[in-house]
Amino acid sequence: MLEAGQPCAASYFVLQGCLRLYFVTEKGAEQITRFALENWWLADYTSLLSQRPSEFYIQAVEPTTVAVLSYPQQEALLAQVPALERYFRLVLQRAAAADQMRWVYHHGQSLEERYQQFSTWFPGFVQRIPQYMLASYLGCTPEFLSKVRAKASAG
Amino acid sequence: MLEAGQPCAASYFVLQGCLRLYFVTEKGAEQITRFALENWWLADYTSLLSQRPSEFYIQAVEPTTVAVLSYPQQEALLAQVPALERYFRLVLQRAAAADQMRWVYHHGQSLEERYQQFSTWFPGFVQRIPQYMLASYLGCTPEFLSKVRAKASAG
DNA sequence: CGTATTTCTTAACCTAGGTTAAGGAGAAGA
DNA sequence: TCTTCTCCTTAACCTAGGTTAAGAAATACG
Repeated sequence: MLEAGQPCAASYFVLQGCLRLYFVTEKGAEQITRFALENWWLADYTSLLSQRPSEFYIQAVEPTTVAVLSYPQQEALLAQVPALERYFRLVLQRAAAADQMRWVYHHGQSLEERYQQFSTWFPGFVQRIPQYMLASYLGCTPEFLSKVRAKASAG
Repeated sequence: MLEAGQPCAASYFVLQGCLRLYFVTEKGAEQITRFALENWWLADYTSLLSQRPSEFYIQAVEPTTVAVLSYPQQEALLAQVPALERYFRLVLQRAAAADQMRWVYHHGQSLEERYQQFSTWFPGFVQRIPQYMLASYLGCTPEFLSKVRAKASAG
């Protein structure tokens, strides 16, 4: 859907399924920065705005239906229907809020706490994705997540 | 300007000076999530939108002049001048882009690399703030930053 | 100026999480 | 049913960065 090295062509709106946005570190590890579930928008805004090569990959985690809105299409749409500016502003405002809280959870808690919280808040989602993706999203290796889970279910 | 525990009353636009947005971890450490320099907006969007108590603090790092736009004022302004929806959308789009890249730099590089990059890109800013704030922003202790700097200037 | 307070550095020791490696377990296909 | 892949787990050992503590250097202040 998007490969690092190419410019990000569009914003994606998930109708059904799940996308992941990730990048690859110098050491070759995949770092998932965000998932997009139903009714969320996903894009690499840096690349979308500049049309320079992206650092990110976007891939489906499961069979997924998306609406694709290219940046020129978006501009044209907004020129025709200025009322949508408000809609996109509100979408971005909510995304900004979510990003700020993500930073708090990620940098304010240990991995164990992050895992506990995430699996309490999104029990269904934890079932829905492979564990190595959850590890990548939470910011650890699959091995370490496995240890945390073993500890959590023991006591 | 904003204290954790109170709702975030407004967005702040920095006319001159520098603000910092930070939160306090369970262990009592301050974590700076963002600085706002001249011409940047700063707010806790989670709290601004919900009017629930904030997790964040906003403080001036140096003598600073800001424009204050409360959320009701913003709504009123946008109702009067709908063309400004576009302006705020673009501001948020740029902020989203910056946040995504921040995640890449923060989680894709070691602390040493992060420090090198930051001081190459923003040499003036590194002079402008105390080092314990830079450490907090880069995500380490002042002690460790000190070690990295010693190493960097040696070889 | 000199004193006080805040910031920065150094160094010894410690811990959360990473790495490597090997084996187990479920699904998918022949 | 046997094989093959992909995923998950366990365990031994390792490292980036944290903690504690103490002094050095700035900076502010009387």
